[in-house]
Amino acid sequence: MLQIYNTLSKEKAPFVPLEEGKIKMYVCGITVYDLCHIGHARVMVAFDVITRYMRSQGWDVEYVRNITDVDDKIIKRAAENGETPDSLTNRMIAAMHEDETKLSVLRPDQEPRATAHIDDIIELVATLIEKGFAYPAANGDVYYRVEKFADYGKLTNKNVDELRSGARVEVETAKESPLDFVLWKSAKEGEVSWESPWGNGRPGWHIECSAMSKCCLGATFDIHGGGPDLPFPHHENEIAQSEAANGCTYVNTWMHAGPVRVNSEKMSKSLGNFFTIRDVLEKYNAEVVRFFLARVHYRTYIDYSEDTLKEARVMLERFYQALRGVELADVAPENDFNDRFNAAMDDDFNTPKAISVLFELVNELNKASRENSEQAGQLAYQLKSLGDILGLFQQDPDAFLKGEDKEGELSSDDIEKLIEQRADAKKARDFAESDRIRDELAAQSVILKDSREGTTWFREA
RNA sequence: GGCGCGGUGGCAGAGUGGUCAUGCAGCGGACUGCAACUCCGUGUACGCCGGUUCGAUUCCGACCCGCGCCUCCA
Repeated sequence: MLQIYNTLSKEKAPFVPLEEGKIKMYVCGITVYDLCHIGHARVMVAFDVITRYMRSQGWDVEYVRNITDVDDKIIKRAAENGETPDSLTNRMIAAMHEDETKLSVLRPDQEPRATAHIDDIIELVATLIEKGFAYPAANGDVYYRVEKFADYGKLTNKNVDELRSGARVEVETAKESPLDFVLWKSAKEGEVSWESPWGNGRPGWHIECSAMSKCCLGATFDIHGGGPDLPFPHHENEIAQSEAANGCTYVNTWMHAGPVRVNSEKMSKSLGNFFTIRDVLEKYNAEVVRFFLARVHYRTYIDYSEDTLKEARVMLERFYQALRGVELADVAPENDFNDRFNAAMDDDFNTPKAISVLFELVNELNKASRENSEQAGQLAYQLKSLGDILGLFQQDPDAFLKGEDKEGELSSDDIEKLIEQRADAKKARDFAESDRIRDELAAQSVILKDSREGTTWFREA
């Protein structure tokens, strides 16, 4: 039985969907004012693995991940670039999709854009005003009346009194209380805006998710996910908005991915240790990056460094070495690997444990390969099938291990030629020459492996 | 200050009230012309101090240390 850790209850609990066999999941997506970074990648991969696993168990998953395409940062960046917000966001969305594809992240079933749901947002704001949970202020903004919502703070254990006393003194005086947050922002001269009962403006960040999730999944749904810094205030505010407006539970299970650190420090622009997915993919194979993200439990922090990426590469090599040269069967053998893999995943998507089961499978596979057992093909098939649930091991092993030819490095053709020369030297028992060639290749990170069938090679991390 | 998370062998990283995580690295062996790949073997690990227990790394309490959120941020 699948157990999931719920940020709301702070404990793992058996997962029971609202509707049998069907899972409705909403994950907070990206504000598309810039390229996605490695922290975004973590959330994408985490919920991709979660979705893949649930589907593999026969659940019908409706996965919605929004795109925030109106916001202060977008307006500012577009102005700096001398382009329209639309032009900026469309470019960034395209870039995001490219990054995801490289990381083998499956596209969500729906990717609602905030700007396509302005009517839903206005309707929701109107409902909140009607019910007394929101008010239009003198400056043209509409605010949420936080102290009116009795459950405010239940997700992150915040206490309204403490929040109030800890609140910064704001210059903004249109609010009734410093805790109130904006639902609708009146437009400044020349900004993108939409007409509303409260004048021209645009939606606040939090209300977008309440409106889009309701539109795509209904007033109550099973899982709401997001990054590590979203519980407060974003998700707390979503709960306040949706539960006040709809009069029912918003979300049953809240899931939050852990943070990415860089060399043990928080990743941030001010520290200058910010990596976009593109930066990372220039240095590392995309599947290595995915493996790096999947090999740690989704809720714990993960450290991005040369060492941790290199280690991911070495681990992944072991899988592909095992798969290399084995002819896949079309059926898995009788063993308990599937059950153990699923048991690990059922325990709050414990991918590190699931991967450890896969390493045990690799050991069996390697033994079977050595013995030329027909089990090898079946084990390889099983490994690839289970790997698919994690979005791993689907490349051609030979292609993965050889890597791509890069400028300034030996090409595959050069390598094959040197291997032929070495074979001739070996035939002539000129081991000095054959070792010289092997050393020459090793100096370029090309490692040779001799076997009865001939010599294969791979590029070392 | 409030809320939350964590401290596991050289490193990464799961987990458990009493036999094994797993991977990398190391060491010994097999294979090999020598290697690599692979296989076999190999590690007195669980922050500190108390308590509960026949027995605690695992439960409870205190303490020390680290981290995240409390402001836009995945």
